[in-house]
Amino acid sequence: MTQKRAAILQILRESEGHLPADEIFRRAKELYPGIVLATVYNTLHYLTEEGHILHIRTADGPDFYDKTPTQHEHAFCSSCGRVLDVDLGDLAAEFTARTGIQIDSYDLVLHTRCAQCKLS
Amino acid sequence: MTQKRAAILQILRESEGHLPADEIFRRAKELYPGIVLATVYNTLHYLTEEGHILHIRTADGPDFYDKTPTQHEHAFCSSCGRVLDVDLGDLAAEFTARTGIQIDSYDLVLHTRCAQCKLS
DNA sequence: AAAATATTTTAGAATTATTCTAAAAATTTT
DNA sequence: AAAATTTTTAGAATAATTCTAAAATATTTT
Repeated sequence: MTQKRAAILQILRESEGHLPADEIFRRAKELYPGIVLATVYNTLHYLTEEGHILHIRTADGPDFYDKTPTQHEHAFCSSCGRVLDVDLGDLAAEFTARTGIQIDSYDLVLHTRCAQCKLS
Repeated sequence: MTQKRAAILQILRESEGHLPADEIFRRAKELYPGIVLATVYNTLHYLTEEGHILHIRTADGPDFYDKTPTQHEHAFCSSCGRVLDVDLGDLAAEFTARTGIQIDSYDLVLHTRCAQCKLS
């Protein structure tokens, strides 16, 4: 793994956990001012491929990248945009049973109003 | 509802059920050769707003529009791209119970291998 | 270590789907 | 029919990502 790739992985690991490509790019430029967005995307693909991170596609906003590479779901706060990790296990078997068709995998994004936003 | 809007609704209703904007546009041009893509988008927003159709956003491909305006899920065939309607009911309460956080809504897209593709 | 080969990074254009803006056309209301 | 409102057009703008080809860097072979 090259220096730049390791640095990008490090940025994600030191983050809150979920970052979109443009924010990773912003942070990477602090270390490598000449770095280019294509390198960030290329690296994120590589890190996903290698299983170091998770690539999460969202239906509206941009994709984001998750430092936790094991299966889990995400709940977006509709007020502040914060992303929470939640564990629902693997629901494929359950969906298969309930629908009667073979569900191999699925994309699930949850919407919530996070604890902090509920206070205000 | 204007002629063009009614025609676009009709196109969807006479379709297999799920169409992306560009395909709707292609079909609309058969009736209104001068029609413009912006009109199609504008109309699809209007029809969604009015509850005549459903607007489905997907994480990778383009959005598509569904002639059935009541809540249901979609299973994409990973081989042929076909979209199947499936009914899982409303899972929000169940997700809330299982995760311990208030889930207000969710986006769920299923991946399957459809009956036809399984044959080959 | 030099040469050859492979990989990574850069620079910037291209792509895709969608939205936006302002003017023109059509429709509805007065 | 004139005025007001809504819809449609035309085309530019946007946003996120991918693509391409060259340059730079790293690795392997000689």
